Amino acid sequence: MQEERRLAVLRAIVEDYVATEEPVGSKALVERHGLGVSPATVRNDMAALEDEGYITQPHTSAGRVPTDKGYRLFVDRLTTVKPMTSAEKRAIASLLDGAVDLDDVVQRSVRLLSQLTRQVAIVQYPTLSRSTVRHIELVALAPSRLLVVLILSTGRVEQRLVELGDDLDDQAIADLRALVNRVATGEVIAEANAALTALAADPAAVSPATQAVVDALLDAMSDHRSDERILVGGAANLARYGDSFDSAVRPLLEALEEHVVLLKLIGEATTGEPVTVRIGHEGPYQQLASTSVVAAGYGPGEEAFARLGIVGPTRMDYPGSMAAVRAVARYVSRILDEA
Amino acid sequence: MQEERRLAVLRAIVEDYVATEEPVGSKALVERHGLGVSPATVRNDMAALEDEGYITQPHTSAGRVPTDKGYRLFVDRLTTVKPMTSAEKRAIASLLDGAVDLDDVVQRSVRLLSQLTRQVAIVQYPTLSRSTVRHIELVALAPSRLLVVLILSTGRVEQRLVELGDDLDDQAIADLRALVNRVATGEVIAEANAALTALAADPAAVSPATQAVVDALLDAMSDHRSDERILVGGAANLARYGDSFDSAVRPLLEALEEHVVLLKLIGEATTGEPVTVRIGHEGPYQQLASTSVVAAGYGPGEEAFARLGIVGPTRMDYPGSMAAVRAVARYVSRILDEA
DNA sequence: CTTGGCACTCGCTCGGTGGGAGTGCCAAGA
DNA sequence: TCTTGGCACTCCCACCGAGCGAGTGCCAAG
Repeated sequence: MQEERRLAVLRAIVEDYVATEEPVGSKALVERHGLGVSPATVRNDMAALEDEGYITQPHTSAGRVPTDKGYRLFVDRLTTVKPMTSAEKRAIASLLDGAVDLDDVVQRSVRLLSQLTRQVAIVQYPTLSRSTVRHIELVALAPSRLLVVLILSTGRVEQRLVELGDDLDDQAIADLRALVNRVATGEVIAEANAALTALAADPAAVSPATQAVVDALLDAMSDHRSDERILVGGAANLARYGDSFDSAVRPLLEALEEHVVLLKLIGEATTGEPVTVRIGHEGPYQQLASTSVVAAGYGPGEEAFARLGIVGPTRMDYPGSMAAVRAVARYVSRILDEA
Repeated sequence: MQEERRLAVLRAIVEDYVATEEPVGSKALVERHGLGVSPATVRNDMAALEDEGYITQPHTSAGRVPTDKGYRLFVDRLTTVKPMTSAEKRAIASLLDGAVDLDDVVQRSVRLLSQLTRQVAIVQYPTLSRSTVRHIELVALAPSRLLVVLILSTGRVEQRLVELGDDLDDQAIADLRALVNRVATGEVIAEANAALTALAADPAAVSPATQAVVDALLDAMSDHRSDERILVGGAANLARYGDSFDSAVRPLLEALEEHVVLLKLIGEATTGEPVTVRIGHEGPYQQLASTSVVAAGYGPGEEAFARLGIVGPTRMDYPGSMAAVRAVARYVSRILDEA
């Protein structure tokens, strides 16, 4: 069946091109992969694949290079996510198990991802919006100065310093603590937000101190910075790009500073699949047309609280990257489950 | 006086080379700067400067380029840190004043520095070692699960999750909280550390719960991660390097991941001067021989709790960078003073 | 000590050239 | 109908040599 062989040829082209970074010709193909046919036959297949838009040649009489469409077919139909080796699994587990808090989990995940894939890694902090309030703590630092600590179910901790208009004694602080916890603890952020807003709006209950504390809490909760917080790592891997500096490295380097852009890149709605892949021009950014994104959601339980992934050249090792992203997402989810 | 003119020539060479990124010749020099002498005279001066090792030519019959020694002289004797414009001052103040907590201050500082200097910026988090314990809070998340929150005088907050062997009621938690606060609050980290260690070593006072909490606190305090925590930003500016990719960008990109290396770069002992400059090979890293570092200490009061700075090519705008680093360090210090 | 003149050096650009990898096409064979 | 060997063709790339020009060092005169 020629159709099958054509796909095999495409797969071989992708694999060779990813490995060598050079356009691959018909002769080299049959030598390196045991295709069992002659170069001429492969050339015919290549011509067909080119007609269909899966491969292209940089210039006449050079080897073939996969197009974005070719990579897409490769990812969708020609490859399965290869499972991690048990050694890799152990490495992931041991590194992530050593994390002491949420910040640490995120930091370690970034390092892990970038090392496993040798690409730039991006990990989004769990978003506030779907988490619940676990506890609110008020700490008196001075008679009229309070530290408000907001502890969320994801393990995230936000703090705000509050200057009170007047002094509060310990009892008053305890009452205030009990009040805000009664109202907010256990609620999803949105509801806690609403409840606190209502509380502050009630003229009867509002002392200036309460007002100040509630304001700080609302600020900590609604903080839109939070939804944009991500950690990026592995930029050193960009140094390996070698050629294609202008087309790939430069725009990516610029994008790395724009966290909003990165969020958009990794943060597309998960369509049920565990790992999403966006190849080259499929993304919304013209300048990142020669980069691909492999991302996955993670979070405790069923819901994905946040996303993580890697960004690299379209010419990347998709099976390996997808496996690494999926594995790290799983382990991180498990850790958040336990916490 | 020839000596003075020679220095003026060196200054002009540095300025032109920084601006144009190309070796500068005698003719172009007299044209762009009103030196009032002929190119031939300048050539004589250049020959002398080259003999003394301040400049060099990439190849025979090309213009001159400053050596590290030349930059050093330029920085030490030929330039003064030019003050920021009032517009820049306002920009710094308004950006930093909006910060909500310590993390935010550090993040904004990095962004500010990288934007002002158009270089890679590095800000070290205030080290634990010189700060004091402001308060320790214990939050019961579940009957046998405690969140230990350590609040330091620098505004830094460390948290640890503790699994207790057995359940504690509210009174027991309050007692424990009072105990650890009595021992540690107000102390410098090192002393709090010692006191807590002594506490846990006393067989009489040690319940398993106390042991667990103290362990968590010791972990949070002694955490050597803390001393290494830094934030890096402005990597996009590396894209502007244009040429000298291999010699400058690649090693720097790799170093950016090695936070220990970066710390060592910006973290040399402040020798009394407000801003320290390390040029090219003066640093300990062979591979960063074509990069320079401009750094300064910051912190509340007199002592410098931590350092911040920028890293860029030896061919950089030293006066501007030094001014920006100094200004940001001052503003951050002031903010920490107020907090 | 400065300056104009002058010969010299040498990196850089540009056009030309040969080699070679790779292709497309075709005709013959399965 | 598909596969295969042969063959002419395309065109990138590395190499080469010449000419240009910016810049220099040196020298003799002011």
